[in-house]
Amino acid sequence: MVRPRQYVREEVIDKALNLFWRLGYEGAHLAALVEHTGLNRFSLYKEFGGKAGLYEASLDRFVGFLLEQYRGVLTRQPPGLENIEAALRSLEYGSEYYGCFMLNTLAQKDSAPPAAVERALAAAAEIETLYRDNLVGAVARGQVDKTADLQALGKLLQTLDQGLHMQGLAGTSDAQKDAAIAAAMALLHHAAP
Amino acid sequence: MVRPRQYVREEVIDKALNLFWRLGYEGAHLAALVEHTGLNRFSLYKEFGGKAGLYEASLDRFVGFLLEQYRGVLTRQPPGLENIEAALRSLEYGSEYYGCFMLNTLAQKDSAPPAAVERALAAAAEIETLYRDNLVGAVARGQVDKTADLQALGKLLQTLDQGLHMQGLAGTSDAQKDAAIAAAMALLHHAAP
DNA sequence: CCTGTTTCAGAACGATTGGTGAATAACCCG
DNA sequence: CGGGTTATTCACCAATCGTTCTGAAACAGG
Repeated sequence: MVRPRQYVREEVIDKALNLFWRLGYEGAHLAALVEHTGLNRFSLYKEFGGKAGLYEASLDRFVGFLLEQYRGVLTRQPPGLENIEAALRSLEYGSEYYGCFMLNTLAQKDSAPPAAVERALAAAAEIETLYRDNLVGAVARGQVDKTADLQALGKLLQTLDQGLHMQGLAGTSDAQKDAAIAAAMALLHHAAP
Repeated sequence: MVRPRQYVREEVIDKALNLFWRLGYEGAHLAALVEHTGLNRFSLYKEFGGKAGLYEASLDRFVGFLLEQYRGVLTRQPPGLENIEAALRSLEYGSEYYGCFMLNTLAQKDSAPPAAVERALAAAAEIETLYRDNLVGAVARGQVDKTADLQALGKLLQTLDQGLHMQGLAGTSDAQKDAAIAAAMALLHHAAP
């Protein structure tokens, strides 16, 4: 009884995400979004409410994948340094890298939709928790000294994590990032009791 | 014999830098730049050639201060871990923080002026070198093991450095960053031979 | 084959963008 | 106290922004 839509919501979000990722919120003009997603302007507004809504949907999708990936690695049993190292290594992508979309959103916190910024912050907080959980496990298994400040070490790991994303933006090769991660893990192992 | 200009070039750049810093390249509209700097549109074009030129001048000014600060800390004699820790701690700013303007530029590499992006990359490379020089000194003084991969450790320090800037964007308090830095330095000291 | 409902394609909207010109005002030197 | 030069003011430009509207197209049920 009605004309069927010619688009799949998730596919549209994927393509929009790709454009927002590369160009940022303001850089991704509506005309480019329309062309790149294949979705016409009218349907875009009906489906997402506007540019900001489409950005939020894109971030949600990215954050969903991101947290899924982090959880997949950082909830392996038993928790410990192995998981942490695996998580840091999983951050590496190809040569064409536009940074972590979540962090990019934070870097544009004055132009990106406020709702998106909030969700990015929430995701960052969860990732930090995941890292710390594995530190707790590392202590339990004797991989890290009992007297260590896990709050501080967790922040350190997240800082390293986020720094690796920036390294990607700066064009650092995966091999160099690998070496930096290896150095960090070596230090952590040396700190064992 | 001529009408004297009513503005001071450096002051204008400072104010433009402040706006670009908060709003990004595209977010800082020309009207806002004109209002915030006090410089009229026409003179802005005559002096800087346009919005892109003003952005490059802003970045140059920022990078100048930034490198001056890094050099000031990281070229103290003797080179070693003390300088490195001091440099990491010097990254902290107040609560209202918009990230490192150099890194923000990299995060907008597809919308910011290409010349600015290049200069940001060059500055990042120099900072990494400064860190590594102190690692060399640390090895010479026996603070770090001779067999350590200084290339990798240097990358690690820069990664930490850049991650701290992102932590600032994410609203992490100075105290938490302090703790993370302390944890990192403790690890480095434990790695001593 | 209509009819009702929804999507689609594209034009058009007012507002705002970065950039420019033409006229006015300010100054120093002679 | 003008004259010549430069900065400033202010209006304007074409282009583009995000958003909205209009009319045609595509289906399912009667």
